[in-house]
Amino acid sequence: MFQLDVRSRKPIYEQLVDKIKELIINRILKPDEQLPSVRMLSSQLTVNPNTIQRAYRELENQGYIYSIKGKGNFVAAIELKPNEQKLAELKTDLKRLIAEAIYLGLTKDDIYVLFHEAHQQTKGINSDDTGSFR
Amino acid sequence: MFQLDVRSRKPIYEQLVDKIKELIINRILKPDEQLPSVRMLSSQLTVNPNTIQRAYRELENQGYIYSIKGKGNFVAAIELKPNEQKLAELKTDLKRLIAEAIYLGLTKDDIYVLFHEAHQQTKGINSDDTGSFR
Amino acid sequence: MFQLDVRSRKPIYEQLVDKIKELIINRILKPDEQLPSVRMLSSQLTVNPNTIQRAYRELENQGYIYSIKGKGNFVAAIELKPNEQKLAELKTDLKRLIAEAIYLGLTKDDIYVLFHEAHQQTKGINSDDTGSFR
Amino acid sequence: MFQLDVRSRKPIYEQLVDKIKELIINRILKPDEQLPSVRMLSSQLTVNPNTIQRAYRELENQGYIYSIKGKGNFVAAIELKPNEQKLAELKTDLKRLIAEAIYLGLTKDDIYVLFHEAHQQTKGINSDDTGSFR
DNA sequence: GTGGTCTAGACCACG
DNA sequence: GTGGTCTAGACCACC
Repeated sequence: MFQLDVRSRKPIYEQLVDKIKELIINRILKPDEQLPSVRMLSSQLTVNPNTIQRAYRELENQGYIYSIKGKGNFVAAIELKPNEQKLAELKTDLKRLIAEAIYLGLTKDDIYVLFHEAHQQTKGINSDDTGSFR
Repeated sequence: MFQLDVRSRKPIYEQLVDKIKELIINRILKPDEQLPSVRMLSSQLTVNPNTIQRAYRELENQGYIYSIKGKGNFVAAIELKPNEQKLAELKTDLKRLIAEAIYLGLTKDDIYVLFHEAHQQTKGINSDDTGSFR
Repeated sequence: MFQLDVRSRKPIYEQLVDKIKELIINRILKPDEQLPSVRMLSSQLTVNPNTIQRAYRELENQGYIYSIKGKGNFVAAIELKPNEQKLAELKTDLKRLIAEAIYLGLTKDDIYVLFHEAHQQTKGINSDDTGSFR
Repeated sequence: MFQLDVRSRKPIYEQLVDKIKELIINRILKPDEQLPSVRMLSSQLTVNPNTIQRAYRELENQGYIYSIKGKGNFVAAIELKPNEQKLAELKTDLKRLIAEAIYLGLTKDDIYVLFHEAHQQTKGINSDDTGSFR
């Protein structure tokens, strides 16, 4: 299911968070769908259950999944009122990254392509946004 | 010169790397300009000299500065042929971040603004890109 | 009758306990009134009968309901001499919560409103307290 | 320093969070003051370092402390713009608790005393709130 | 020295 | 069987 790099500087639980977040954002995991149980993922990835648990907990804190004791972990529905604070943080990060990329040769066409691809991936969540980019 | 946030979860040396990188990208520090010495920065920022040293070493590894023993650290000239591999990596990161931001409500106008702002900052390094974004 | 949130981190049986307790406190369920049977509630809420049973047992332990074998569960009469110990515990909790809320910006007007609303809900059980709060 | 109840239903790390939060709210621990190190608290309380770590992490997530790798954990300054969402949640909890307390005999004088005491503890954070309660 | 991550394995609470 | 908590002890990153 996933590919983890245990030698990476990035903690395993963070890698997990990112991978699962991606699956949720790209609608591969759908709202209210059940995630693999802590123990199952643990044995599949040969990673300690605690590490999986921690990743799930982080995802819950960030609002991407919810967990029911004795039942399992499930994908959360999208919030209709998106978190403004989080979005603002993301924008700051994006700007920094874009500036660095421009320095390395990124063009406006590149960013157009990236946005378009990302938008396709998310399967048009924001319907008012399906128009042409330009 | 800089403003460091000791409370941030991001290591101080990484903050330094990012800040200096930004100054270089935005042409505030120009090619072959000398950077402040480790000791000076260390006392100015009340930061351990080791931490400064580490930041400079990291910047050197990434190709943003070069150091001359006994003289100091200097801003590297822009590579006209930017590292394609790095740009590719950046694009991957960007795409991931953009997808997440769209999930949280980012619109095409938002990304337009971000690109525009970032482009202004870099002071039109890439002349083929000074036209209007739209 | 109730609205349960299966996604909540609070166990379902506890949610049930709180809801029913609220109905009793607010006199919607009157003393000696019969509660819905375990089976009925179970099928209505599509919740495991064990869970309902557990909630009722908990309510009985706390003195809010009593059960008669073969007949059902019933709302207990109000104790005119309320449990002083419980009240003392509640006060401790309240004080802690109020302090935290003040730290986050709670004003005396806020607490006035809260008390007033809570008082309205209880429909003036304690007659010496029906006057204006201020 | 603290007294923990290992037999309690409430997790140890949560007990720790509550205790430390209380010390911060009541200004016994002052902003930027260093908390005992994970290892020290761990041995003092004969609790596993991981459990302490988890409590500190939770406090950081809630904004009560901040941690610097290699340095320690420190009390965070109060946010000038308090978290409205958190306050709203607290109010809901408060209302429920107050209603229950009224049911058990709480009077408006009682709540007055509680608010007053809590306000004293917090050492008058909100200066516009030092007037008489009534 | 400090915090941060991870494993191995245990026990409890919940449904 | 599920998630949640905890211990024992290890290793790494940072300053």
